[in-house]
Amino acid sequence: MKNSHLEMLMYLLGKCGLFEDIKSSTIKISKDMNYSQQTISRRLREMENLALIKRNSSPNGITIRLDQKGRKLLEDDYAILKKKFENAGNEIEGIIKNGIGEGKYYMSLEGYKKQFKEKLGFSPYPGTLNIISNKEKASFVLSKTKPVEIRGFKTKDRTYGSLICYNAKIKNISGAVIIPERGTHPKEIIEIIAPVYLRSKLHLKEGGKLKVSIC
Amino acid sequence: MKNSHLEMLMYLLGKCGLFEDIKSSTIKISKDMNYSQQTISRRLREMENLALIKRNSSPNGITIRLDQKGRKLLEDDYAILKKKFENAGNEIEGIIKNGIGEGKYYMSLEGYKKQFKEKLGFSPYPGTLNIISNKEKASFVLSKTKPVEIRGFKTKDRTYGSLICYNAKIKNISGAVIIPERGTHPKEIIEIIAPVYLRSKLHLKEGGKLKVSIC
DNA sequence: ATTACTATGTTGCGAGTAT
DNA sequence: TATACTCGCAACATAGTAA
Repeated sequence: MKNSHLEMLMYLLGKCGLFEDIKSSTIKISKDMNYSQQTISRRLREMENLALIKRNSSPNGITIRLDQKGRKLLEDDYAILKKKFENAGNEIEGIIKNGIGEGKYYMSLEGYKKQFKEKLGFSPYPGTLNIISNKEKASFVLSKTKPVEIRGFKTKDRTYGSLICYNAKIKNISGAVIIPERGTHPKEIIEIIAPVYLRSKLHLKEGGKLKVSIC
Repeated sequence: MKNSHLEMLMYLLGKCGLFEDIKSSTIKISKDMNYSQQTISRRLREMENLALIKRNSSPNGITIRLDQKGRKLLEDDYAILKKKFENAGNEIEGIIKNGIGEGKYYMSLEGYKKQFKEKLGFSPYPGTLNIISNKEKASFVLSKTKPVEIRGFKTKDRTYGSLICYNAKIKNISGAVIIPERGTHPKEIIEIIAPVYLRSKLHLKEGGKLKVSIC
């Protein structure tokens, strides 16, 4: 099976199901999949020969359903995807980094403080813990969770933007990841807040690894 | 993207993960996937251009990891597969059929009766309810559950084979699906047993639909 | 309408090879 | 050893058409 047919199986699965048939036509499918009617016709015949699908064609359409091997193939792929996506889990891992978190500054602003207490359920220690993590993995993990929005505000001097927060556990301490809302996507440096001074409470030092569970 | 690349993405996902890199070579991959080294090289370069993967090649190998779009594509497919496979659920639906269930005969044999009580937790009413169902769907649903085996036995006259049972709920009644162990795979007709006479208890009649939950 | 055949055009595979 | 180029040819997709 050189030209994998997986694409077609996925299409069919989406249209019908694991066991039901789909009543369609090679023309309809060709439009959906962006191949010619002839190609769809031929491929379906090939797939029937390979026992990937069951097929019943007539001058007024075609009825298709998955066959044994087609289902097996999809199931195997599902198993791989499931394993990888589920294991990706809800943890962000990173290396502790000293230095200038922007968050530290925010922590002390009255305009945010009240919202922290209200929406996150705690008053943050005035400072942030910063970790350097895989930006893409962090985006992925965070995207699975509903964010808590801390609204921005204005003073006569300047405007303060919104903050996007995610409830998190650091070891056993409930805290949050905060991301200044500019482009929404987290940067490599992730800032963590908590009701206590994490660094001393958890005996953390620069360069050490830390896992944060988003919840 | 005509020639879908999905196959390669699945391969890479299996080898590395959603965010980690894989250190490999086009030759290794070509052996795994049954394409030539040249084809793998070319395809990886194409996929890099399409932002499906990130790639770093050098005279001593190639480092690959998934990129944004590649992950998205896999995630979308995962969503479809998940929906379909999870919804396939644990129910077998069928049409009630009168007539000669082989099971009815077994129910009254002493060699089985004791085991039913022991292993299924009830003494079956001496008779079976038969439904005609989608054989493949039934196989699939049953395959997800651990069967209970009722051992066969011998009398001086003949040998009685094993029975494969699956705990099941019929409406609110706890019963079981039983399958004589010949080829292991269920036939179109599925036999159901329960501690009570289901047909009268549930007011069932031939031709009606019935759902059985495997548990 | 359809499906699916035949003939033609195009893509993409892989052997050889340069780096 | 690698990767990645060129290029001949096989495999594939599509147009036209028959049933």
